[in-house]
Amino acid sequence: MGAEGHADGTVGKALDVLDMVAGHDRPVRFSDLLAQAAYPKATLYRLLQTLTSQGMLVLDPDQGTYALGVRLVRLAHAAWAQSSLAPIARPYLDELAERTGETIHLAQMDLGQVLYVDKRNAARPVEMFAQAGKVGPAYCTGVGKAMLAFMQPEALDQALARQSFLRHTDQTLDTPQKLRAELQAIRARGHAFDREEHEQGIICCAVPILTRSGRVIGALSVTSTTARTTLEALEGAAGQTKDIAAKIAAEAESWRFPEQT
Amino acid sequence: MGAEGHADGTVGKALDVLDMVAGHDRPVRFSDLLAQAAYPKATLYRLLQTLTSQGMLVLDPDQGTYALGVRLVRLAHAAWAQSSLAPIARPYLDELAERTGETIHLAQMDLGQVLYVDKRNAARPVEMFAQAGKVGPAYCTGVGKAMLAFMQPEALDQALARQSFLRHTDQTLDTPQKLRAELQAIRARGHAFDREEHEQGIICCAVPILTRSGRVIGALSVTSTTARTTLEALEGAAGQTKDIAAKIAAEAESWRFPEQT
DNA sequence: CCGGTTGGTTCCATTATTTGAAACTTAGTC
DNA sequence: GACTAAGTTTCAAATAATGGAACCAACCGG
Repeated sequence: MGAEGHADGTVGKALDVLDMVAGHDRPVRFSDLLAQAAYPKATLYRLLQTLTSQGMLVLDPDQGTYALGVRLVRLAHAAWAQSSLAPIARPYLDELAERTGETIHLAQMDLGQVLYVDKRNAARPVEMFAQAGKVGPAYCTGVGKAMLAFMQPEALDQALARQSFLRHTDQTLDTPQKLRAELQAIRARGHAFDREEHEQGIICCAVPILTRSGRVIGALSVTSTTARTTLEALEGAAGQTKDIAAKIAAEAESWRFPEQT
Repeated sequence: MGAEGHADGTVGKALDVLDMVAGHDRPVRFSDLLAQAAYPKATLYRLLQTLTSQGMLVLDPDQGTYALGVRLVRLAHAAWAQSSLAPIARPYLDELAERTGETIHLAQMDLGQVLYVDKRNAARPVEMFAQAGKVGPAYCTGVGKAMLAFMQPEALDQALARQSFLRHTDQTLDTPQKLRAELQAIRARGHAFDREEHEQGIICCAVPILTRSGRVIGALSVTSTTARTTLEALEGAAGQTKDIAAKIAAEAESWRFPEQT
């Protein structure tokens, strides 16, 4: 992992460091970060100091390790409630999960990556934050392609530039060209398929969540396995998935309005 | 709210802006932020731009409003799992809730404020993220005082400087002097009480969660109402609460170790 | 007890970034 | 069509970030 890169300005670098700390799943020592980071010792040191004094990181003085700070948890609460579609979409996901009996994913685009913000698993009820927060590639997942297909040209270019195009399975679309062709088909069709492009045996049918003005704000997918069903069967649910997506979009838009100053 | 202030460097300012956006619970327009912020137009503008291009904020181009970005949600996921005591403490909270039959809070200190990271309510099982993320004052809550009492002098000074000392009820300790005296008693006793200092009728008994080296990493409280029980009765649970706190601390410490580079 | 490492912190002159008043664009309004 | 509000851009001055190198403190192995 690592290899961030796109850091404009000091803020960008600081956030980059933040991501780096977040990347490890345990508290990290200064030297670990130094080894991984592209910044010189003193710079990294001051960055860490700033972030720590800001409460974004916590320095464990006993061991000299850095971990993500509680301020992030607080921000997260707000982010969850405000930015993500999850709170709005929750009841609709429940509905869709019940109607299809399959696994449902709600995702949003995060700088070229797919961020799963909520999930329903036919069987066990969600454990919200454990499931959400996962990130995945855009170019080889149903939700990712559904979102890419409806992005603005410049945003799409940016996003494509961030794809690795690693070949996960035989079906993976492993070049921008193949992907662009597929995206066109998706735009025409209105929904995307995952033909075991990410994981062998896993298929899905995904639809974008679009505002009235046509902006993508997320995607919804119905996922299953080749053992259980077929793409054609999943496509049968595309209609109702689109309906649900439309409802979520509508609510998301009305939610953003009121603003009585 | 608002009135942040302590912003060293550009990064501090950027994070300040982030908090500002998080403070509103709906997407905010540029001008709203401008009115609230201490920064000149152009500066705020560029800060917002940076944060947006970094994915920490999202600009809704239809309406020109800013909202917290998904990158934050991703970071939050990591922060939750890594920094907060919540995942470690979960089973212990369950245990304590069951044994006491009262409401349990798990909190951590966030720059002088108390951040509730998890909660058990005898009746309904937790809805994790909805409950957590709430912040409260430190000077007039059980968990707050329990943590303050065991902080290092300098950290304590910093934290006290951030308290408002607003008088919420007749019992509220409304000066640093009164609070310092109380903190000494808490240190001696090993646990803190909330004698209806924050909300009328709400009482609690709280204990700090300390590392072996004596650093505070959080606090645990058993909360109830004057209608249901008394402080004395709650104090009866102090022993087992301390045991639980010790277990959480131990696990938190061992968790932070391994680090085979 | 000492010279050598490793891991972390601080200095400080140089450099690059941020700053913010003011000018400029839009897009509404009357 | 002038007037206003909201957002965006410019540019020289000011400030903050930079990073090489020096420094400090533990911790070795001898």
